[in-house]
Amino acid sequence: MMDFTKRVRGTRDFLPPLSVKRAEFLRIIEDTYREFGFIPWDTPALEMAELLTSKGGEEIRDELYLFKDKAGREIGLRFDLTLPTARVLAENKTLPLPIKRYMIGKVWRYDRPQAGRFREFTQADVDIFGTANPLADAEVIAAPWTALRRAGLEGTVQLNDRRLLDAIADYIGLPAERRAEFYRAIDKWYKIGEDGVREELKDLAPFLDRFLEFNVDLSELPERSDEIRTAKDGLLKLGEYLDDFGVLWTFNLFIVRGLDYYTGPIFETFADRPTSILSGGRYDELIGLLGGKSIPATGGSIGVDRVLDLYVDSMNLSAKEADIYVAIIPGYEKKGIRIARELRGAGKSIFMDVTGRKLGKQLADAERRGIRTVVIVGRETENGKIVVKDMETGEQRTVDIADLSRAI
RNA sequence: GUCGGGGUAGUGUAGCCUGGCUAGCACACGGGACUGUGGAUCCCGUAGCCCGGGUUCAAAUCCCGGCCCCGACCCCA
Repeated sequence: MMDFTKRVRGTRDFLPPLSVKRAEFLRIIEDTYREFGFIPWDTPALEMAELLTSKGGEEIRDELYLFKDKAGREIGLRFDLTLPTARVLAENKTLPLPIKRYMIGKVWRYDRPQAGRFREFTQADVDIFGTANPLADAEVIAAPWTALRRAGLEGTVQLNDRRLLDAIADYIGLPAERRAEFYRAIDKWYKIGEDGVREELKDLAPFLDRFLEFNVDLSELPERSDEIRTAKDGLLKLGEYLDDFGVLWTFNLFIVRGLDYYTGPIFETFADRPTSILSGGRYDELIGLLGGKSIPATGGSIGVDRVLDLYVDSMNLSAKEADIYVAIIPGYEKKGIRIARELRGAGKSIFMDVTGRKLGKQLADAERRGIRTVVIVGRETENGKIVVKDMETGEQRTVDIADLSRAI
């Protein structure tokens, strides 16, 4: 007998109570994005390999899911939501700008799975296209950050800027072809410490000493070149906006980020662990590189599954499966359907028992599902009454059916 | 790609080193005590040694191979 129970490595099944909390988290994110005025977009999970392996994805080429379809075309699963969106913008050259769009969807990376890392995971992006104003950068940070806070997580945004890094690299004389290597090493600063970074840098270590001159508060950052001053001013402005959005942030010279399409401010967000849960940055050149007109762009993204994997127990997420449990005494099914229908009409989510089991079992079921309010459909309904029970206090009362939706 | 640690009911585990009772326990699940009242208690029940080969009178246990899972590195959300 074949074993058909295997899952693809690095993917997850979401079952209650996690599935309920996950849906709740996604709802909070989506509601928040909508409140910020972002519009939902959706693009295919499948993209041409050509796109996925293009400029935007070079750093990530090794972790792609790529395959040939029946016609021999090279197809791949998207590894983020930014590149497909950039493709849409490059393709549709007359979309009215600016665009604020959000997209929540699964992405795939051929990684080796480990703690907080999966091969299939969900990202919740916001992006703004069509302006280079730091106000846009502030908003694509503030929207997801606010969503996280509503879900009970208050992290600190670590801010840096690619232009600043490059300007500093220019100033300290770091050869252009060694920059990626240098950035990759300093990115580990908080993980392996200064000594670890030095070791990693090897012959580039001397550059670190000059680089560390800039490891100070943002306002104190020495303005050794025009480029450094420009980048610093931009970050200061962004920081002021973030303050006004109520976002907690700090300058962190060691934030780099892996994707190579970033061109301006970049950020990562950490709660109480050194694992990033919200990140993004500005990528003004990507759409042009894909053949569109040049459109400035900036975005941020929540790593939904990573957040849940690491923090679900400390988050403020309900696990209740519905608002109301409709328990039905055998013989009163038709009445139960009517009651459930009426309550749904009043905006409640209803779990109605469909098993015909005895009342004790139904109440235990309601309890297990985390549903606090139970209406019991039985003989009282023949006199236009119904029993409403509060599972937490154990209290129950009999009300007129006509008043039911007000009574609960 | 490199390196560790593991696979025993749905979940978590005992047993393995030192081979041998009917593979034990807890939680979960189903039923009952209690056919219109949950959480407590008690009773009953469903359900398991990753796969293949070897050694042996005898393998969950020892040996070999495979598969899978978890984690660390690399890289990254």
